[in-house]
Formats: sequence, structure tokens, C-alpha cells
Amino acid sequence: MIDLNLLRENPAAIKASQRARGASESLVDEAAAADEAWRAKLIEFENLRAEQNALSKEVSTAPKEEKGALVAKAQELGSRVKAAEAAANEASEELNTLVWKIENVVIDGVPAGGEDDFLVIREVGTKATFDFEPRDHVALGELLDIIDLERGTKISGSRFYFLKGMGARLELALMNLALDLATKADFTALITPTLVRPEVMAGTGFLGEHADEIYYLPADDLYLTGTSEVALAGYHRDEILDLSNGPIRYAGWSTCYRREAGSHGKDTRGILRVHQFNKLEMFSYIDPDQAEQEHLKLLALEEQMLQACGLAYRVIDTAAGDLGSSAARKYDSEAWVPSQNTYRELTSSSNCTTFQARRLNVRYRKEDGKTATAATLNGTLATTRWLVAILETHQQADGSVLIPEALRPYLGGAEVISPKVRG
RNA sequence: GGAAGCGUGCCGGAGCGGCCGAACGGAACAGUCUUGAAAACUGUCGUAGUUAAUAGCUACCGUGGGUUCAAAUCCCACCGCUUCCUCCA
Repeated sequence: MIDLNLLRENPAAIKASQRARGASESLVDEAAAADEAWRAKLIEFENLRAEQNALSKEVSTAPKEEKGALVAKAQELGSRVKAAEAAANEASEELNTLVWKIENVVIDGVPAGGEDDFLVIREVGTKATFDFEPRDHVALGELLDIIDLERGTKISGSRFYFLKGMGARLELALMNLALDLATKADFTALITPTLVRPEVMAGTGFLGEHADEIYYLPADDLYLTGTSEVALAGYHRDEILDLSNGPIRYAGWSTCYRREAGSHGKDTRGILRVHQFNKLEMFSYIDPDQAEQEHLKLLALEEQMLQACGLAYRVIDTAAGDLGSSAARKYDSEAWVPSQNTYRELTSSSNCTTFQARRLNVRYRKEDGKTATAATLNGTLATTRWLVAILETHQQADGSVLIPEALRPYLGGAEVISPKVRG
């Protein structure tokens, strides 16, 4: 949620952000009015309660003969206090519903507009060219016997798959390379729960716009997470962190589950968009003043990883309207996918500033001893989807795939994945 | 799944329905002493809202409700933890 102080002091800044996102500006005025209403009700209630407390104290010390009258008075006051409290609570709830609808204030420089208004920051690497007819990852997966889509569907339905042999090992290699990279960069490995309680799901903001993207287990009232970000963000909920020795960084390793409810017929081929995949996610808790710098650090690590995998990619600064509600800025990197003749998102890194942490009540202690809301950031370092780009980019005429050098140590030194010779 | 017990501040740990935002101990921080450190002593020492205010007032003793003039303290529900039994990867 946004900072209430900002709403009071500079509503224009929030409005400008809402405008850039194409979101409601009048919401800001409504929230500001609700804030004032709430504070008025709160003061009313607190004054009455103070009166009641004082009267209660009187009752305890009053001589017997006066007690009856005092208690009667206190009873009458009590009902007024109750009413005032209810009114204050109601006003507070109204304020909350409005405030929660306001999205994070976009950072200066983020392009305004929608999905297509992103800014390309840079393109890196040369797109793979072939002197033969390249195969797509589905064909390669089948030929190399490393992705079994047919049986995935047989067992679990569409958008499920088996990774087999070198396919399975390649994914683990990728995840391990990412984890090693993250570890060297001061991220602590964390294997997270993938089932979480409703309040955690709601607290991280995933039950809002993404609600129908999420698997829910009614028998246990638990949600399957679509990213370890949920657990990583909830990890320090209601805590005051010690950031005096620098930011706290985690590398979350988890399987991710997504219903893909809104994407019927989109990317149905292969493993580009699936219901279950693995992901290594970076997550930082940091002093808000350092958040933008940290964002660049996450992006640099992502690029390092993409380069290690020998992929051509571009980095985009996502437009305001295409940001998640908690993100103040988002850098995506998209790898070139030869069979689709286009770039596809492999990493996504968001600076959530204090928006996410405020809702989760994650604070840190400043040098002057006071507490303040921390900033959170997240970014992708590896996912199963990467296999698509890796396989297609490094394929050779005979269908074999050259393994990027950085991954070889994790595969017992293997240099190539070759079609299986069947007997 | 069955039984019992427990959930209090950074930690440990008290707390008769009013004098409890909470004893006491430890940790931490500041100071005195010391060449320096330790020890000892003195002081500070939860979070948030409101406010010009580190004044006052208000809220918070797992969460939510209830009883009462008054609840950390009584009642109910839920969540969590521990131990025992059962069961098992």
C-alpha cells in the first residue's frame, strides 16, 4: 500500500503516477477524503475513551454511596464509546479499501502508457542464425528425448510435461548455476514453502488482480504459490530488520504453480507457458534510498546469467500501465527465441519500493533509532522457460544442442546433448 | 486422528478483574570509574496512532468476538506451539 503521509502531503504525486498507469486519479481524492474522515472519527472515539477511562478510575476509588450513580453514568458513556469506536473502525475500513486500490507510485523516468509502450534499454548478443532449418524446442525436446509433452498431458492434462534425462539435468544445472551466482552475490539460499495461508497470499498482493491465476486447495484453505516471492516477502512479515550491515538478500528456490486461466490458446505449444515450473528468485530487503541501485544490481545479475547461457536478449523498461500494482519500476529481459522470431520474457525484476513491505509491516531501524518501512525488490535468475531459449539457440544441424560452457560443470562436463540412438 | 498444557516486551520470565504498558533477570545502548578493557555503579531501554511536541491522550500482552463501569487477567471461537499416545514418509 502507498504511504499515507504521501497521500496527505503530496497527493499530486500519486495522481501523476495513477495517470501514467492509466489508473483512476479520482481515487486519490476519495482516499484523501476518507483519511480525513477517519482521523476525525478516531479523535472523537479517543476522547470519549479517555473520558471513560477516567470515569472508570473514579468508580474504583469512589465511596460506596456514590458508586451507583457513577456506574450508571459510566454505562451510558460506555454505549457512546462503543458507537464511536464502531464509527471509527468503519471509517478506517473505508479508508483501507480505497488506499489498497491505489497502486504503487511509479518512479520518475518510467515510460507512461500500456503494454506496448516499453522502452528498450539495450540489446545484447547476436541473434542465432542457422544455415539449416532450425527446430523449435518441442521438436528438439522430442528428438533428444529430453522433454515428454505427450505423457505430461496424459498424466496431468495440458500444459504439463516431463523433463527427462539430460532435460531434467539441464534444468537442475541451470538452477544450480543461478544459485551459485546468487550465493556469490550475497544472496542466502532459501527453499520456500509452496503452499501458503490466505493472509500471506493476500498480504503479498497476489489475491487481487491475479486471483484467478492461483491454485487453491479448499480442503486445507491453502494456496499454491506462483512464485517464491510470496514466501520470500512474507518471510519477515511484522519484523523490524537490522539492515545496518547492508541489505538482506535471499535466493528462493521453488516450484511454481500457475493456472494460466486467462491465457487459453496462448503459447500452448511446448513448455513456454506451463502450469508448473521451477524458478530461482532473488529477493532483497533494503533501505529505500538504496533501492534503485539494488534494482540495477539485480538486473546486472540477470544479464550475467543470460550471457553465461549464451543467449541474445534485450532489456526493457516496462511502461507504467504494465507494471504490477506493487512495482514502481520493472525491468524485463527477453531472450531471442529463434523459432518464434521474437523476444520472450525470461526475467522480470521489480522494485516495489516500500509498497509491498508496508502492507506486510516489514520495517528496519534507521541510524537515529527510528523505524521506517523497508523497500523490497525481486528478480528472476532462472526458470524452466530458459530451456526453450537455450535449446533453440544452441541447436545444430543434426538436432544436437551445444551446452553453454557455464552449465557444463553441472552436467559432469558434458558438452553436447545428442539425439538418442535407438536400438 | 486422540489427550493434556501453553501463547506476555530483543530474550527469559512474573502478573489477585481496577494501583499493569506491564515486576524481576539478562541482552543492548549511554555515562562514571580505568592507560584501555572487564567488573561494579548510574541512567536509558516495546510498537504505533493523534499532536507543534521525546507534553498529553489512545490502541496493542497469539487473532477475533463476548461478559463488565473496568479485562493481559473471566467466557467462546479460531490460529499456532509443546508434550504424550496413535500413525507413519
